[in-house]
Amino acid sequence: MSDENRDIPSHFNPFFHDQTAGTTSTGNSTFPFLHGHNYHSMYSPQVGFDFPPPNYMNLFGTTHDHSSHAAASLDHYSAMSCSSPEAICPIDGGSRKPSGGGGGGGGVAESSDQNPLTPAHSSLSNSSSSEGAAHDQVKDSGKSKTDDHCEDDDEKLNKVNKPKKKGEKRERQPRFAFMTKSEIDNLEDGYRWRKYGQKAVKNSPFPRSYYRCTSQKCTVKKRVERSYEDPSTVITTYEGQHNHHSPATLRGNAAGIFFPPSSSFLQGSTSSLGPSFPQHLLTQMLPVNLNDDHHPNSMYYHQQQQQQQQLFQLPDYGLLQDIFPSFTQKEEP
DNA sequence: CGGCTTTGACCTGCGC
DNA sequence: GCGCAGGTCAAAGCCG
Repeated sequence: MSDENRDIPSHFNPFFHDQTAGTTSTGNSTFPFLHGHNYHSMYSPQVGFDFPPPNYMNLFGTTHDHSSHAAASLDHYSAMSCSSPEAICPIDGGSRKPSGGGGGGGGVAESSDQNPLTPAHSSLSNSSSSEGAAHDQVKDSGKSKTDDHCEDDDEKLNKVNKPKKKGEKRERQPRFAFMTKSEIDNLEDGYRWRKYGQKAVKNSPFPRSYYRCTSQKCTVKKRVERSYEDPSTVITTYEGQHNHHSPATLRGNAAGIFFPPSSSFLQGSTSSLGPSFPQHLLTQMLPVNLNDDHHPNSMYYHQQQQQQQQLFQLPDYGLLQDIFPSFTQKEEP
């Protein structure tokens, strides 16, 4: 299995987990995405969320049963609209290679080598982030294009080719990915998304869709793809933080609880591993024998993965909470 | 008519 | 340098 997994292209393994995180486990998080039994009391089904927790997958599709404390909630969720996060993990989109495999992870360049939190905070705290800049560039590009219809193809090419300076790289914002068992690709999360692209994914019969938050000045993106190993599993990757309330919230919907504006982000808080550190989540997300170097979640394995892909970093759970402020910890009885 | 999706072209970055 | 693959753009079309 491990050998198989090692061959899995990185883009099918959006989750990364490090032993440092995986070895800590106390308390019980109330992360709505993962703990349906908690989320149930927090979120209204009408929001459209459905994130039953009992079974989650690691990044390689292995289902782990946490029915001991959550199985009962499955039935609840089966009546709900869409999917269930099988796992969630922050992905550092910033400082490492783009999703590796053979490809280049696309036109997205790496960010600095800083803590993934740092660029994210700074970039969000002022709208001149590189991501925002990229966004502006896109707008500018589009604008100038419409303004100058009669430009020749060379000009067109220049516009498509972003006018960024040599050596200037676009920053990636922190990313979170989770797997959901769902027939629906695009999960309802309370925000409005505009699809801006779709690509065939190597080694997968399922295309990957690219969405962008429709809110102005909001640079949050998400990628949705279906696992080639388990077609019933949808891999959703969020990139960036919303700088606005969800439309659903404004309508009195509870969806905003899931993705409220990242206030601490905007304030530049580092909010590292504090009391709210959802350590239970760590084990929820990434159980496994970390000493088993044949296991995808093992130390050895991830060392290899990191070497190979340099994509996923230690999950920063302060960041997690920044992105999902409703992400809290509660003590285990 | 505005907002959204579709889709082909193009860009970037990486490995060989 | 070339080819590949991921990511993005933007025109065209669809839909309410």
